[in-house]
Amino acid sequence: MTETQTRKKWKQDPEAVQANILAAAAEEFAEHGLTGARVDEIAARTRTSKRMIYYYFGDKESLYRQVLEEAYRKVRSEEASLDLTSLPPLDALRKLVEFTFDHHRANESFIRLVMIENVHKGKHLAGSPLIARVNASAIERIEDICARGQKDGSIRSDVSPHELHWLISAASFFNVSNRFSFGISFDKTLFTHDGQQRLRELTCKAVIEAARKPM
Amino acid sequence: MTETQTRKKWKQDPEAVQANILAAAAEEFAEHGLTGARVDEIAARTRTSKRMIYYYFGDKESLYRQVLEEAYRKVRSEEASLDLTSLPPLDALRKLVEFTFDHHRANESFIRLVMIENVHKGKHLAGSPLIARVNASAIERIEDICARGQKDGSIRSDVSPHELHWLISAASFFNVSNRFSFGISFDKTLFTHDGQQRLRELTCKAVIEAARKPM
DNA sequence: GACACAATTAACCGATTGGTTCATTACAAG
DNA sequence: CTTGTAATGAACCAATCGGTTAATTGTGTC
Repeated sequence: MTETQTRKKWKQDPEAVQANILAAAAEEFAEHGLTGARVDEIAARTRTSKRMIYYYFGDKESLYRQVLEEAYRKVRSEEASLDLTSLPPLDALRKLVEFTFDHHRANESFIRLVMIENVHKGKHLAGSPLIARVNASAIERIEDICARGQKDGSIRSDVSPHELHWLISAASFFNVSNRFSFGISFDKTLFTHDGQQRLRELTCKAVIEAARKPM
Repeated sequence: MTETQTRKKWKQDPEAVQANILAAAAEEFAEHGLTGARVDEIAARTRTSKRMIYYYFGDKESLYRQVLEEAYRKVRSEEASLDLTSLPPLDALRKLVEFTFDHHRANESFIRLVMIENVHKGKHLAGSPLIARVNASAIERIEDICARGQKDGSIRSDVSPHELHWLISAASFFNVSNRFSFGISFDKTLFTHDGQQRLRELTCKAVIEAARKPM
């Protein structure tokens, strides 16, 4: 009899309870921020009680920390499914930009958690050993593209993978994070389906042109 | 005797008190967000009392609204001092990008207020008639560059001023807003003096290449 | 100087909220 | 069946916090 099967027979299932709390907390924190989130509300979203939150997570801030880590872990592991090694460098780069742009749009609550954490100046991310590790793969992916492109002459030799990643992230992140203020202040049509297609294409071209070696 | 001189002699000076409250509130809201900000703390930063805050501004949320409006008003009016009309279109565009990049870096607390407002999904910006008006000049500036560039053939005819503005804003905003999480997750050196110079130049090139008409 | 009203102060309050106490139940081991 | 321990529920609490009450002072007007 496997561990899992054993667990299934238990009425008590601590791991499921913790996962349930984490999911409920992620929703509440993403929606209202660290200070705006209410522990009672998190408890209400849960199949268990407020007491259990403190039993397993200690206090609100520790819970928030774990929610953040879990969000990063989940998002980066989704990204890892993208395989670009078989494509020519510039095609791989385009595919990476398109993927990143779409992926950010599809994960608004992750974006919101990162926004919130930046309002807190990264205080809760700072001490986490998990974060650097989990983000490393994103850099490796673009480093690989750059290395291959510099080898075959399609990408400029002075381009930096970190800078390129910064540009891709900036466009993809801002597109989601600031769409409210930007839409209100300037142009709502940029956030319709058509507008988003155009911004996606604009981002692709801007990134590719920044990387491409002129002939 | 001028109005101002008259006021100087008064012991009571309602306008100064309101401005003082607004300034204190801006600091506190930018630092801690809408829910994180404490009215008592705003009062403490003030030369007056908590009662006065409610006397002049009604409640916390109305105060926040006015702080936001005031921040937009101030930042956009600073930007208005930039005159680009005498430069060739692509030179004007470069100068605009450089200015925007630097200006965002120099106004972190405005960036923070906008981040916070986006966490709140733009709810407090939405109803404000001032916002659209005050932001119009930013678009007009880049529309002028595009129009001139399309006329003299230096800028592509299918480029959209709104999209270009989006790209400039994305890079310049993200550079400040996400520097904590990005620095921790990826590369702190991008946020040193040298790193920022490189990102500024990268942004310039990316924007200009997106706009330039190929020869 | 009396009056009307705007500006200001100090003390207060009820609701919310993060966190706790304590008693009870579920479970594996001997 | 007993016993030690992990998991859980219900009620509770002290502190915080947005907002208020009520009484006081300053200022221009007649």
